[in-house]
Amino acid sequence: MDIQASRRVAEMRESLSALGVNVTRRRAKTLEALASTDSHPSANEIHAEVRRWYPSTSLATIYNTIELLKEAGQILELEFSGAANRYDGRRPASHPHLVCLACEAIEDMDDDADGDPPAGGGDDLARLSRATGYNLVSQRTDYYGVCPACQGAGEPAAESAPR
Amino acid sequence: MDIQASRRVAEMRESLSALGVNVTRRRAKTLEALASTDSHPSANEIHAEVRRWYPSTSLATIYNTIELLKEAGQILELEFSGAANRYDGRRPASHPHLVCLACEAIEDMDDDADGDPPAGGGDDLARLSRATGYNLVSQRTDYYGVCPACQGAGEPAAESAPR
DNA sequence: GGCGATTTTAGAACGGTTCTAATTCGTTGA
DNA sequence: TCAACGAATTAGAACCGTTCTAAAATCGCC
Repeated sequence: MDIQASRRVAEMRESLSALGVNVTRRRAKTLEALASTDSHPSANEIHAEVRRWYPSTSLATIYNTIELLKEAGQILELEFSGAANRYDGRRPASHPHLVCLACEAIEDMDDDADGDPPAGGGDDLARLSRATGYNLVSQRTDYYGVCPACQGAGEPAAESAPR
Repeated sequence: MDIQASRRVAEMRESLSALGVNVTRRRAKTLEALASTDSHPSANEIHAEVRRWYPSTSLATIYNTIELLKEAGQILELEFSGAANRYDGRRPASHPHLVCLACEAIEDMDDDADGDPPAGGGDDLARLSRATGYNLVSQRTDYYGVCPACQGAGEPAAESAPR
């Protein structure tokens, strides 16, 4: 676990403690799994990782911890209807993502790639709240396409199935 | 059905015919239901509407028609994990939406409300494809918050349950 | 070490979507 | 009018990710 990841784990730990919940060993491993990757894992993938250390861990525990992290504002949940939800534990504030339609990879869009997309912080939300009458609290932007690896290969580059 | 709606129905009809499928009466009603509202109905709601005319209609038929419309590029599907998907048959090109977290209402965001959000057409996608290496084909932007009606009431304004 | 509260587990339940096999419908050609 | 064929439709099962539930295990504190 690199230094960035440890820092995130510490932040998440503190936020959970502030919520009054214990950071048990399973929960700690869940935080680690989330902070140690930028692959935006699904609940199942996190489960598999935590199971490597605590094989009896139930999937319900993973969802439980994810729920707590959501309450603490320490995780970003990317919902999909046809596929499992994906989680970003590194950057809990909303930010644009690139989604590969072939291999289901999800990556953060570099800030330097976008020009006009709403990369701005809460200012936009405040201004749009005024303009729309909604009391806006969050935002989501995704770009869908085929990732470089999958363009090369005839079909999906990763092991997972297309959506 | 107003003139705008009839025009959309005609467009969808043509697109489906171009695909080589028959526009049966049930399908025609489905197109009408989609073109006649800006409430972004769910499959269930469309089903209820079509049933008013053809009571034996199965939900599978609705999904079938939606699938065909997707192939024809004549419908925008807004996926949600915890709730039913919602459909926009009026503006099949991707555009930003306002989602009420209390009553689940979804409305199109007026173009004049946004300043910098990616309301631009395919130009953005082309430019971002170049910048990211992805072959981008579509995009989604949602804003989440509480709609004006729900702000007034203590709780949800509409009849549906919160997510 | 014991006790009450919290956490965890396994599996059932849930809901939206998709699949399947059988039936119905529509059209075409005798 | 009818037969026959392909397309469309139906009802319900299957599916899958997520949530719920009740019981068991574990934790922190005295």
